[in-house]
Amino acid sequence: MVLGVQERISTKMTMLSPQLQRAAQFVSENPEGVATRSLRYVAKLTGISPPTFTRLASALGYEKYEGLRESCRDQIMKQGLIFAAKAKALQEHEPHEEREGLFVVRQAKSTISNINQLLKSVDPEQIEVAAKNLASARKVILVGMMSSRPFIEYMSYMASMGFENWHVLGRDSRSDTSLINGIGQADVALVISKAPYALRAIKAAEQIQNRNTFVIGITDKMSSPLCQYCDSIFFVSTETPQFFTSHAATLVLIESLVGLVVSYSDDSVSQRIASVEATGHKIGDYFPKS
Amino acid sequence: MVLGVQERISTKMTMLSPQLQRAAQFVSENPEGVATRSLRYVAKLTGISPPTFTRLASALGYEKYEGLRESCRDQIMKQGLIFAAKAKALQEHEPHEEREGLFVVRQAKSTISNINQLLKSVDPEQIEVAAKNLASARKVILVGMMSSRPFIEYMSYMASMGFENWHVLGRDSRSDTSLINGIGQADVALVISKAPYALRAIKAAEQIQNRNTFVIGITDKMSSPLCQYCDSIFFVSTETPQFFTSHAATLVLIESLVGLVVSYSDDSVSQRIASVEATGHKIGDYFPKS
DNA sequence: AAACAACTGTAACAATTGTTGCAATTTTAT
DNA sequence: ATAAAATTGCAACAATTGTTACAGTTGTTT
Repeated sequence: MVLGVQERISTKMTMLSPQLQRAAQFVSENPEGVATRSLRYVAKLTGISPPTFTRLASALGYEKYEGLRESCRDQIMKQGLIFAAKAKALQEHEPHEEREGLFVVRQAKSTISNINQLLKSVDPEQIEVAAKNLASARKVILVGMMSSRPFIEYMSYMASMGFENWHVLGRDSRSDTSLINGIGQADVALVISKAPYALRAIKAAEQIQNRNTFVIGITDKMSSPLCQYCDSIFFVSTETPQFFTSHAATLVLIESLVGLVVSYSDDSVSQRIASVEATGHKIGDYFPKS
Repeated sequence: MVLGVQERISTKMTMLSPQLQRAAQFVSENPEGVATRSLRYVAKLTGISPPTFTRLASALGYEKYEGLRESCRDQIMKQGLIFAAKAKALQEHEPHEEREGLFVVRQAKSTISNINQLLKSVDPEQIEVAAKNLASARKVILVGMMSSRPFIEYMSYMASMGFENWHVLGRDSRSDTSLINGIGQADVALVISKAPYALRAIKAAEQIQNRNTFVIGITDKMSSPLCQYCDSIFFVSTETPQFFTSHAATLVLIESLVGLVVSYSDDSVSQRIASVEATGHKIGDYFPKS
């Protein structure tokens, strides 16, 4: 078995010379620094001479300094994998052997992995910022065509329970022009587009951004044409074992966003949501409670 | 404000040359590699020439390649911190600590658990039977109101690429009556309804079943009023830590069903799907390929 | 068809890297 | 107290790094 940096340092720390100990301590506390910057850089940073680090490497049993650095790389990579392992554990919660090759199971598995990828890549702060923007916007314009359309509609439906300033683009062309003409800096747009990218969605994003409106994008690849017109962009993977792509990860992102927006709004919103449902009951939209 | 690597890449990706795009994609997918290894190393690894990476750096607005690398360092440092928080949030899988952890993570967690529950509770044979029914039906009627509506539309969109006999109920009341009047034993209906149950969806299910049409239902609880009018019913959980319910598990079921239906159909369907996209390109629905 | 611009890899480059010999210094043993 | 051993930094080194000029190639425009 190959030893990690931390193990090597901790076992040999006491037999090291004073200066080597200082260096070792730094390495143990800043493995990312060692992995990412040059020897001379950390030498200057710590005030320890460059050769000391070379000597530390050999004192810890590495052939060259590069070996120590490789160990540091491993360590920071492993840190990242802790999460992946947790996610895997959740995934293999336990569908039985017999179900292994089933269609639904495969679909579910890829969906879960898509969601995990979303978790890995997404910056929580970015989501919060986006949600705050949506919450404080004068108007919110939702854009999505083709396969993305239903998810825009879903978002609109959820939002309609709490807000009245969320609009969907593309319901009819007459209101669209007035909608786009009426927007400005105070507004925010949210655009969803996945490959193959609907031209109208991309064009709409372009026009909206040209009016200095903040554009939030949700897409599937870096190479997406949507990227260039967005002030804030989220990537969700859509891989599936089958012919169609999956929008499940998108759904998670959307539900999180709307949930956050509601939480950033004042209590009147929650009350409004409650009253919307009550109204629905009165006019007979909903089935009487049992 | 200083832009991160991902932002820079996503905004400029489309204006980059093919080779620069390849390099950009690698950087965006392996920021740790860029941060920890040398330029020549990643060049050899990717098979892209060293100067391309230097050029990528300046194309992204960095003065030198080191600037790009610095950005990558920042990203993995930040992600590392985020990761730690995410891992922590996932570890606390106790319900009474619901308030802790990031919003997205909680949402994702409950979504994954909903999907797992779907896997546990669902009968694979039942799905197959349902899919076979849908595949062999003369007409398929899709029913869903309120929050379920977008998912019916999504299903309709997916199906429209391969079939022409799938219809959505409730687009306008005139065609609805003729649609319901025209159905019979050879047809199949699929109804989605979650609490609070839309009266119109339930009534529609009732009417359809009265005409001896096979009804497939997707709902959230055993006590759902939809159950009594269905010949085949699926249960999906919609629990979330937040105010709204989640439809992610429903989406997995839907995507599986449609996928299965396509797989049960003959090859002409796949060809049709391909040709639908080709047509879309010709009439300019989609963004030209890069 | 010719001229043009844009793209990309090769090769030479200057700068920077990690390493090592050596001398100054400190510590330890006698 | 003195010699031996160990520690440490300086400076020169070879290797490797990132960069750039140049040339071959491509695709576009006129």
